[in-house]
Amino acid sequence: MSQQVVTRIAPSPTGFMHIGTARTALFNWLYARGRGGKFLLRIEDTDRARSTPEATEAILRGMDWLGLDHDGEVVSQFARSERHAEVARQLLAEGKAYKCFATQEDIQAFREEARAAGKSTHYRSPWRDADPATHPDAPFVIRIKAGVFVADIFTDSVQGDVAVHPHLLDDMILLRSDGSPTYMLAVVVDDHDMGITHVIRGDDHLSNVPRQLMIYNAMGWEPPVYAHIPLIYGPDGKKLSKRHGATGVEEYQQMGYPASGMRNYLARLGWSHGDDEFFTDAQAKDWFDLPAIGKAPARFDFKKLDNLCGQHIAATDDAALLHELQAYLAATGKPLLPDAKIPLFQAAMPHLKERAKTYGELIEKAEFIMADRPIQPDEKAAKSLDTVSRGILKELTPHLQNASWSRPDLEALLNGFAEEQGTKFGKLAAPLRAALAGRAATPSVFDMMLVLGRDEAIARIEDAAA
RNA sequence: GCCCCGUUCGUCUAUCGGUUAGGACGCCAGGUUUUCAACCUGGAAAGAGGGGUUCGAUUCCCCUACGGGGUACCA
Repeated sequence: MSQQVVTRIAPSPTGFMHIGTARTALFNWLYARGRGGKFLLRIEDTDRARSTPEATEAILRGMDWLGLDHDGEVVSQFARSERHAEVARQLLAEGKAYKCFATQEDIQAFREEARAAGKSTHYRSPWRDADPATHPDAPFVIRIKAGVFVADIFTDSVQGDVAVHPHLLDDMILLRSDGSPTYMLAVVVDDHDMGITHVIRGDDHLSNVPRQLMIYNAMGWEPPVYAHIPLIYGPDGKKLSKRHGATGVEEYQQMGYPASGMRNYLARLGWSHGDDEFFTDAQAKDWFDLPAIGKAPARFDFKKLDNLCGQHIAATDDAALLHELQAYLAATGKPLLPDAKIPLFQAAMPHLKERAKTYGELIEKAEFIMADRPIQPDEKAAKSLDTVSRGILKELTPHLQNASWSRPDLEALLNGFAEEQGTKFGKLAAPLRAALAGRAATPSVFDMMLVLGRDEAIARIEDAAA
């Protein structure tokens, strides 16, 4: 019998939402959504010192932007600490765990001695088999009795069979002396209670599996299917960090990447489906599977992200794209497109979207639409032009000052000068652009004509030239 | 130190013992071009190193190197 798939993403709310977290969330989302399963969200906020509500908000915003919708309420791990303690007490009552009164100093001393003797530094508590009658009235932690987990191997859907050395498993702490649960206990109890069937997470957790299986076994619970995915690295092969550029999901949103392109790129990073590079969400959900995830860490490549995002923008329906663009402007606090400019934008959209990789580029490419008339030539840029170009610019300037200057007029002028100078129209466009722009964006002469419609404009140019 | 995991073009990857080792991004060259871009054609570019197993290894096994993770009253 096959039960319904239930996956989850369980981020710690410390700081921003990391792009790696986003990818892990995406994998879990794809797996569940492609199988009619559920995708849950749990905030691992047990570290009270580092957890902040702002960070939780950032995670929620990130998930929302990426379009990764989760089922049910957001679960707070901290809020469930009483349940975690309950499990620890149950294990204690069943003799599968015990109270340990060793102090930090005792443990420290034990470790140093063991290290000096070249033996395992895993603490072996003298309280494991102590008679409860000898228990002092002092703070204690609850440790699990290792040895419950005896298999020497476990299977991971990505990593394959992973070897385990049972003798390495120590009597790890379940409940701290202040009564709070440790991470190991909390994840297992939460995943079990939430009905998680597949744990897809970063491979930094791979060696935690045997420890967690100890708890599953001790409780007699069915463990989930594990899938440990390799982390994302920076271009230099080191763990992705600030110096590589953007590591936060919101930074990508700010940069204007479309969520669809991000999903495509992130999914393709470390996972493959034959030679398919560009795909839709529907295809990804349909194709995604655990065994097709690579075992080696993948490096983040902005060039490929750009390319994929460009393809997604080009493939987006005009009206939808305009909507996405406005949403981007709103989300990033930039001014929305004025109503008066929208018809122009719509007219130019089919051409604009063919070459923009981000929403920002969409705006840049449409500088001609956004610019208020009259357009002022850029003095500084003009100075760098050659004599011929400067002459052309001088002649053109009066026309540019005219708020009603038209594309055909400009074309006619350019063509005229081109003939006089014995050069080509194309050669004139570049200096003109430089002079007019003087900014990062390079308004295109052709883009200008897009407002009129390409055919219409060309027809007029031909008329003017004749 | 001990344990676990990983290693195909610069990058993401395909290959599931026999291929001219394929694709994509990027790069280079050429073409087209009434700007930039886009587009078209072509090109350079890979199995970490060493041992085995096998008629035959990128593929299976071992060792080394390199990278990552774990070894907490962090998550």
